[in-house]
Formats: sequence, structure tokens, C-alpha cells
Amino acid sequence: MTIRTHYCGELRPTDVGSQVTVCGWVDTRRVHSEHLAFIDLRDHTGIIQCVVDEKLDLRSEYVVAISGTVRTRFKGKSNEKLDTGEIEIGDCDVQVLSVAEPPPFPMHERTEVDENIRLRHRYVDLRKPRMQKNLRTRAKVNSSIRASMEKQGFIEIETPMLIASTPEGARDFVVPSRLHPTNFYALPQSPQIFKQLCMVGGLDRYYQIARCLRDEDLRADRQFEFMQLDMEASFVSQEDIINFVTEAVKDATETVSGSRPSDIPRMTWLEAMERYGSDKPDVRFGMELIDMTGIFEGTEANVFKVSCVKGILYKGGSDVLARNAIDALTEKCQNWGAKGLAWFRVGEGGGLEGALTKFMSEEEISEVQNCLSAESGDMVLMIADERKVVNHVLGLLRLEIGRPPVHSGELEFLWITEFPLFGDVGENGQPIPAHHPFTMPLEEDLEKLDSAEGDEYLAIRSQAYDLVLNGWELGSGSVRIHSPEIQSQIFAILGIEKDEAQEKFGFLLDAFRYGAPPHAGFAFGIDRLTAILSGEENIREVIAFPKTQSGSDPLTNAPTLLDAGHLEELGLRLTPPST
RNA sequence: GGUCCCGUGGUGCAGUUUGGAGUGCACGCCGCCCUGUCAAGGCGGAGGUCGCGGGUUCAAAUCCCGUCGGGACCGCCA
Repeated sequence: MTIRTHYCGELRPTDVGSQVTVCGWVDTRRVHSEHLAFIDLRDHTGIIQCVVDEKLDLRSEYVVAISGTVRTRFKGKSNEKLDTGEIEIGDCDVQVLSVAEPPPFPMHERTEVDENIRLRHRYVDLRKPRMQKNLRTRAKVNSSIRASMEKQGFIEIETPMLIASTPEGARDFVVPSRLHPTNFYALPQSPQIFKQLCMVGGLDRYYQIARCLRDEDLRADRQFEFMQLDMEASFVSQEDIINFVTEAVKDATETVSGSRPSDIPRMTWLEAMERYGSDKPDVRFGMELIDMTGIFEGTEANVFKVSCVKGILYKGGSDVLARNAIDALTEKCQNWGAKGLAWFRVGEGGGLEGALTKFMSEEEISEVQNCLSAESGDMVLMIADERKVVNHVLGLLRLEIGRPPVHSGELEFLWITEFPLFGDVGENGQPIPAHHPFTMPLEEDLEKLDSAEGDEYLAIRSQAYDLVLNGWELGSGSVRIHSPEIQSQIFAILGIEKDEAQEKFGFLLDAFRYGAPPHAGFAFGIDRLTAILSGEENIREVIAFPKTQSGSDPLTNAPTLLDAGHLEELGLRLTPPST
């Protein structure tokens, strides 16, 4: 076997004169005749030109070992595009290690290839510099996070993949039990309960780069399986957790990008919802939501006779948005839950123009324009509805119109704090937890727990916090309840009976009876962080073998049917899907 | 559960609005020529179930219905 002496991309003019052996795949070939051919040999470090002066049948993607002498290229023949462009390998002895069929798609990266085809031949796709770079970036993120957590006193602990299903949260993936027919394991949505048990177990500071699985619909930033930095610490506050995570994220970012992010600003959940209509605001651009409810008190215009009116200013939008584009936006707003979209152009003279102006007073028109500082050529887009709907729809509209690609510009990390304890109030008047039922309320809101009724519950804040990057939710965490009294009270408010609580979370509640330290934790998505640090819009680009949006794998054809014997052994019988 | 975009030789696209012979472009592939190229160049050639099924029509890549696959999003993701 030929022994490799150098990587292709690492040869430099200082190596001139050396006898070397490089190994890799044949990239581009420039064959002049049987007397002269230039072979670009590629490995994960880059490309080196090899000069071959005999008749050789070398095709694209053949795997070869080339031994020869490093030499300076002829005068004026160097290639500035390559790091190895001043040199080449001559007097080549070429050993073909594997022949290859022509690749199923171009190996150069000038054209985007259909996702299905890329994934079916992922082993070829992975050879491209883009995927090589991304997966190596991912490895750097992983290792720097490990180093950062250990530097901060955390120890890595593995938790099981086959666990009990819990009813709360995302849909579980389940695994049938052969030894316990009719019983199923669940795959973990996160190691949430185990890490809290680790705290009761006195492990003090736990971390894990954990695989999590959720059977929910896939998106650009969501796969069935994803990796999180999962962590939990005892005897700490929200402030400590934010500092731990900030340090880890900064360390990882610095390792990848070479520059350390500055301090991460904070915003309360309420402020984020009001200014950006989102709990993961993309603060790289403006177009903030402006409250105009006051302007329309006592209005004659029926569309504005609602509890909340807000608008955004689309600078220069009047020239960009033709009538059919506005109609398309209106339709989107309706799909998102609004009744419609109120829109105005700012005309040459500086006045609002639009179908709704005839129902509005002069004063209303001028106040709308003034509060947005709208100028000629701008577009005013407004939603009128309940506050929750207005913020939601206007937040989505803002992204639709103004959002830059997720990786462009600066890295805008942002902490969102003071999440509400309850996300909604059910029809029976009982609140529904926003995070999970072990989330600690904010100290100053504790007494509201006693007196609140109905929608008042929604104003109770919690010690839950999210980390956001360029409009993507990187992760979330909370201070956990360790007091049995508060936990009982929360269960009571949620309408969870003692028996039910014992059934659902019994082992955790049992554990807490044996001496639980105050603890808090966090988890953030490594795929998402890596994607943004890699300049990618989609986490599939930083995952070696991802699934398609429909959850299948074109490479292995997963998911597949099981044969009858296999099902029999597991005690399973299939029913045809209802149509 | 829903909305939208895409599907045409191996790859990426144009052609679809306004139906008229599988027409075109670029890359790749095969063969020949070529001793300094680097997205090499020149000449020649092969390669097609226009995703699939049905309908309308004298005639469908093109219009209609359904379906499959890929992508983006809403819901969902405590």
C-alpha cells in the first residue's frame, strides 16, 4: 500500500524538491494529449495539480495515489485561485486505487443540485468542499463546547435513549419492547428529567451533547433528530446559567470565526412580542411593530374598531409592491389568522393613499403617517385585531418582507427573559404551561399565583429564558421548582390531580422528596448554531445524513416496512391507515 | 390538517401564459485531434416514459382532475 506523505492542499513552495505521495479523488482533468495531462487531485484539504506525461485513463472521481516531485510551476503559469497554485507535482507515478463511475451530479459547486439526488448519493455529496467545511466546522463547535463546559466545572454524563413515554410536549418516537409485549419505550425528546435527577444525585454540574428526537413536522431548522448542548447546574440562579451558556456560545463562535462575540443583549418576552411580534426576534433589521391603537379610539372605520391596531413601515415599499404582490401578502396574512391587511402608499405629495382612507378622519390619517415617520414612496402595512393576532401576523409579515438570509450580516445573539409561565388559558379557565410544569415563577410574581383568575394568569412571568440568534431560537431553559409547596400549587392551578401528577412525573417527584438542590438549566441546538456559523440557511447542510422534509432518507429508503415475522416477534399487528 | 413553489436526456435550466413533430442552451458522458492547462480548447457522437395516472381535444411537456416526490411556510414543535 502506498504511504501518503502529504495532504493535497497543504503543499507549499517550501516543499519544492521533495518526493511526495498524495492520495485523493481526481477532480478536474485537463488532457492535452497522451503526452501531457493536468490532473487536479483533491482531498479534504484542497487541490494540487499533478502533471502526467504518459497515456493514462484517469477519469473524474477515480481514487488515486500519486508519487512525484514537488516543483515550481513554469513562469507565468501559477494559479492564484489555489493555495497550491505556485507549485505542482511532476514526474508522477500514478496508482489507481479505485475506478469510479461518473458522479451523479457535477462535483463543482456552481449549480444547486436537487435535494433528493444529493441525499440519495450523500457519500458523493459529502466529498464537496462545502460539506467538508461544514462538518469540520460542526466538529469544532462540538469540541469547543465540550472544552468550554469542562472549563466551567461541568461533567459529561450520558443518559438513556430508551426511556418511558411522558404525555407532555412533543410527539414521541416509540420503540416496541420484545421482552414486554404491548409495551413501548420512547426515544428522548430531551434528557430533561434525567438531568434534573442528576442534580438530585449531587452531580452538581451536568452537560451532554445529547441527541434529541421529536416526531413533529420538519422545517429548514428542524429535523426529527437533532443535537443539543444540554446542561443543568445546582445552587445557581438564572444569571449563572446565562453566563455559563454565553461563555460556551462565545467560545464556540470564536473557535469557528476567529472573533469573539461581544456581550449578548437582553430583552424581555413582552418587549419582544410588542416590538417584533415574535419570541425569537430577528433584530438585524428594523421595521418594528408600532402600536396605533390609541389613534383609532372612537374611529368611524369599522376595520379599526378592534382592541388592537399596529403597523409597520416598509421603506420604499410603494415602488416594490405592485397590486398583485399586495394581494398575495393579504392572502398570507389571512392564512396566518388575520382578517385582512390594511395598506397605504405614501404618495408624491406625502399623503397616505389607499382604499381605507375614505373611512378615516384627516386626523387619523396624519397620525398614522406621523407615528411611522412615513415618507413619499413608503408603504404602510397595518393589522387590526386582538393584540395576540396582531403581533403574530405583523411579526410574520415583517419577516416576509424584510428578513435577510439567516447567516448574513453580524451574529445578533439575544437573550429573551421573563417568558410567561402560562402560554394560554384553556376553555375550562385553567392555564396551560408555556414551558413545562417544573418552571419556577418569577419571585415577584409568586403572590399573583394565589389570586389570579382567567386571563390574569397570562401576566405571571417565569424564570424561563431563550437564546436567539438572527431570528432563530437557539435554545431555552429555566430555573426549576424544587419546593414541593410551589410545585403542588402549580399542579393545582394546572388542574393536575395528585394521582395524575404521581402517575406522570412520579419518579421525579419522588426524587425531590429525598433532598433536591435548587437547580436550573438550559439546552441549545448545535445544528442551528453550526448552520449559522457555516453560512447555511438549512440545518441539513451541517448534518451528514439528514432526512427530507417528509421524514424519509433517500439513501437508505428509511422508513421501511417490517416483515411479518419481525412484527410477530414484537407482538404487533398493523391496521391499514384510515383514508 | 392547510397554503405556496418546483418536477423536461446524467446535472442545471429554457420551452407551459397563447396546445401543433421531443425543439433549445450550459455542464457532464463517449470517440478523435491537440505538449502548459487550470470551469483547458477544437471536431464529431450518444443519451428523453417531459414524475405517474386519468380527462378534455383532431392534436397535450403545455389545459383540467387526481396522485407521488423535492422544497419553503402556517398549524404542530410543553
